[in-house]
Amino acid sequence: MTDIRPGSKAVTLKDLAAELGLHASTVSRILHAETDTARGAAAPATAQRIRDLARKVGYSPNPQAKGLRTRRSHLLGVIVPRLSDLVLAVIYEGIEEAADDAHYSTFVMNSRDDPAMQRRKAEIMLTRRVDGLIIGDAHLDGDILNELTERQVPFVLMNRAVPGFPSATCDDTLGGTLVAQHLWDKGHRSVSVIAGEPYASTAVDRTNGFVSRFRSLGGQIPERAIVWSRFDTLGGRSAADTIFSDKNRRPSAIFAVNDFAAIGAMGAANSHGLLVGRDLAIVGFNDTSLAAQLPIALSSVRSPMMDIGRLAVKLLLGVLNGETVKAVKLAPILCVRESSSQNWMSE
Amino acid sequence: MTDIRPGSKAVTLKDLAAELGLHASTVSRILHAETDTARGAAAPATAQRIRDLARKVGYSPNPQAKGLRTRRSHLLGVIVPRLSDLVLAVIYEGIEEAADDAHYSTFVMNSRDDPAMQRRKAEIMLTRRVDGLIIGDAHLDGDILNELTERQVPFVLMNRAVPGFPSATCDDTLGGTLVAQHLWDKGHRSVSVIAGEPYASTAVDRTNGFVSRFRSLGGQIPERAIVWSRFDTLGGRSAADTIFSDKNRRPSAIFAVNDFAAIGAMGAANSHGLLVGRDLAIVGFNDTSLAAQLPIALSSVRSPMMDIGRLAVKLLLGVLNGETVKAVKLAPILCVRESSSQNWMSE
DNA sequence: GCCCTGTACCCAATCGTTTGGGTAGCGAAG
DNA sequence: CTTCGCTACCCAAACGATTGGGTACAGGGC
Repeated sequence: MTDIRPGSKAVTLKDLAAELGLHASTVSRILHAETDTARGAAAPATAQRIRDLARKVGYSPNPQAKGLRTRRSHLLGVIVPRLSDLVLAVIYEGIEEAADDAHYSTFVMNSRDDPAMQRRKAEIMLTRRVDGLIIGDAHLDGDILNELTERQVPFVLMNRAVPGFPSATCDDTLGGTLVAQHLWDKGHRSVSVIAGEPYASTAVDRTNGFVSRFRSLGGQIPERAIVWSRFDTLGGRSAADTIFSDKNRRPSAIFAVNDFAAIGAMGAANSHGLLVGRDLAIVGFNDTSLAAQLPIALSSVRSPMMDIGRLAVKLLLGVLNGETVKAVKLAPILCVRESSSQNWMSE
Repeated sequence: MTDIRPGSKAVTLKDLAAELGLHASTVSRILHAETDTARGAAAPATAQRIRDLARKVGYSPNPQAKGLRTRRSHLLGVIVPRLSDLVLAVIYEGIEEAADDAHYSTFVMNSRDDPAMQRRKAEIMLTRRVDGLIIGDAHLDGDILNELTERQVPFVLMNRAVPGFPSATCDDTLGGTLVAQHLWDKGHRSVSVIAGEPYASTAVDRTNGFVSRFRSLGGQIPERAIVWSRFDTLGGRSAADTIFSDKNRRPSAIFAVNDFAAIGAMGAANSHGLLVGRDLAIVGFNDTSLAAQLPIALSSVRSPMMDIGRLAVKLLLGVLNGETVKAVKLAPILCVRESSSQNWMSE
């Protein structure tokens, strides 16, 4: 069993060497070179002795010393708007998993989508000497990203994309398209969109995908039917209130670009005496674990969140290896449930 | 502006010293000793020159070198069952904030509440030489905690408590008590509990608090009215199904020890044709941001999640300073909403 | 006996800080 | 003119690992 006590002494290379009557460098080479044949660093018998002892005393190299020497921390920084956003939390699980597999560790920090804080958190991470950043809170204006590029910081975007930068995202445009097709097929001709934050590519792409497919099918979506809002339940509720307050236009369906906004909208519908699934169809996005479990099950576009996380790590490791990586989009799937499964009779 | 490029050269103490015609140690002392009068390490004018240059070039000490020398990483490890549990995500925000204030950085890892993984993740963190651990997935049997204690790893528990170890939690017993009193006052005499995972103190304490108050008010709660389950929506749904399937006993109220379980129970109630708030009262726990926004607003016990996170950091820093710290419980508040606000007419 | 080629190691510098212990120069006290 | 005590610094040894460059010895060929 390992025996590392923070602050106090852990076993070092030198300890091992002394115990074996060898030099630390020899031990290092053997323990280090596993794969590439240990280029004659020691006799096979010696190598075995070294490995046995190392295992026995639970030796694990001091990462600070190693990092100091190799200029690699094996640390990745992850910046998200907020981890209390379930979508990001799940993506992070994928990140953690993939990073772990690659023997990297990850820092996460919340930026609250605030540019000043984004800068500050990125700075802290660089101060910690992370090897690279995974950025989950990119704004479409991309100021910070340009700075980072200029400073040659290796990074990739995750969840949200910005043109010109490597990223791991869901194909949000396609997701929006799927929803438009679905609602159209169900007979809806008057629809509204709760569009999310205009600085996030997720919001913009999902909305665009939806709107352009709906229009290309012959439908009409006036500008005022698109309401920008926050991504959480409160944002969804107030956006829905805005939609319902328009007396001249009563949409039969609402597409919310995020499940939480959709849940908020469901609440608002309820307050306005509308029964979701019968009087009003609602479709969300991300298919978070709640969607299917709600009292009225919510239709939603399933985005492969875990995979996005894993992919982000893979891309970043690519960047760290000097490869040039591009934006990758993973395909979403539409999950139709009670909230939008009924056919709508157009009057 | 700082200028740290991972992998490539950042400005070092020696660089500063060379630029100023001083020795690195002098620069170190000045930059380091800010508070304690820089014990005559340099003339005031020199000190000023040093600080100015350091600021100008954005010097920031290499944490690996520093850690190597001082045997302190200024890193805290945080282990949670899953960050996709909103409760833990919010607590983590508190942790991040407090750690940041104290100039510590935090690692988070998900253990999925699986003992083998808890061990593995703790091991990884120690391998990374964290200064201490904040453990959010403690099981009541406490095996791992004893090991850690024996190995003299500094740690505190968070969210869940285990007798004999320092912890930052909500006063869960009190929370359960509040719910019992509330439901009793509303006239409910037949109640059931969705009790959560039996290895988690949160579940056990909330349930105990509830049951003992309800009984002391004169109510009866048979053992079969207490259903243990997972903490998520699915767990809540199936627990509720179990409760509803008992034909001999139709509770008028359900206390779910977690909001997500409560949401699942709402779904189940719906499926069984029960209107929550009218036919059945439901109360959750934690008052997550969703509770108030649901189509039928959920009554819930508000636990000070952010504060729990902040407190956990404070306690751990205490431990690191050699203080002996104890378990601290923060008071919860009951928030009554639509799901349980009606008076129940007992037949 | 001499040179050559491996094999199996060891040496020492280095990464960037921190920190206990100097020391040079100077003014003042004796 | 010492001696003392400052002030304002410098020196060098760690911390634990990596890595380019030795070196000693053995065995083989001529």
